[in-house]
Amino acid sequence: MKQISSRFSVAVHILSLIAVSTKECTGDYIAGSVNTNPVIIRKIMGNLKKAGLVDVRPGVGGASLLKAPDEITLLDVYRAVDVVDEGQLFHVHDGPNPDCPVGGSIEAALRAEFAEAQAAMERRLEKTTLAQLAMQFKSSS
Amino acid sequence: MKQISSRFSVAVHILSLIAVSTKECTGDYIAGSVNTNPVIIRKIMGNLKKAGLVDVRPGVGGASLLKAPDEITLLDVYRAVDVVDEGQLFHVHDGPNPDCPVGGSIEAALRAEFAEAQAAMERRLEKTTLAQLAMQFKSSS
DNA sequence: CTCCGTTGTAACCATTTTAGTTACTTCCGT
DNA sequence: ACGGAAGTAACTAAAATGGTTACAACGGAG
Repeated sequence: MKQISSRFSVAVHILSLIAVSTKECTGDYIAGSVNTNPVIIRKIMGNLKKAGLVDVRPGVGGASLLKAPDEITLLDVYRAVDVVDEGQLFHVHDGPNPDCPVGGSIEAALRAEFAEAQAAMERRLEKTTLAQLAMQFKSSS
Repeated sequence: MKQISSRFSVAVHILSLIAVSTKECTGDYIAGSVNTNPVIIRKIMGNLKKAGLVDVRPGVGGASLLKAPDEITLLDVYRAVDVVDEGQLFHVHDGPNPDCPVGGSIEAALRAEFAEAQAAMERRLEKTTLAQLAMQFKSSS
């Protein structure tokens, strides 16, 4: 039973670290906190950069946020790391028999339902900002 | 980028077929409508049976519903086929560095957020019944 | 201007999961 | 008892993930 890639949670970790930490946030430093390989971090940083969430340049160490922590939602991160395609969280079996009353029309009906369920989840992600998460880290450190 | 198993959509297909069809619903007949292997159908039927949604016995052909179509929600099916573990839709990376302000507390915070997002999706699935879907098939056939 | 640390990528591997398939056993009504 | 149907184990092929090594490209400090 498969799960949504941990790229998402790692990305949130990265952004939180940049938001909270006073040190220089190099890929290797972040990798140490996340406990993974630096290349994994670089790949995800690439996603975050492409989405305009962070500034990171080759050669120079230390990433920084491009938006205020209270303007970055979990949905922004989720979209940035591209862990779930638009409307494709659920896999609808394809090629049902069109000669069958059910087979002919179930696909469209299911896609509509599933898209709504997925949208409900994404709306919930949109409600939480990086700032809200970061608050919890600071107070407990 | 991985999706939720098509077992879910196939299961909905199966139940819809049983609800709508007047014929005997044998595994092979269903497999023809879904366009897959009969064994796949049998496995999923096993899940549905375990969940108390359908009656199917070895030896005798033809499955039947154990609950009214308007009392079976998509959430019931989703749980029956066990495509997503309880609160585990998202994969939270494990083993973050506890000596880091973020690493120490991000795991719990993320799990809470993700559990809520997942719950939002599941609540949406709960709102649609098999009867609502079946209506669409009948009218278009 | 030349190092050296850092980022950007490509290539590759091990593991896990899924869907599908074959084969065989168990069950039941005719 | 026979035949059709469900139950199940075992295996395969394909895809995705996380991880790893290796190397090129970049930029600031000396």
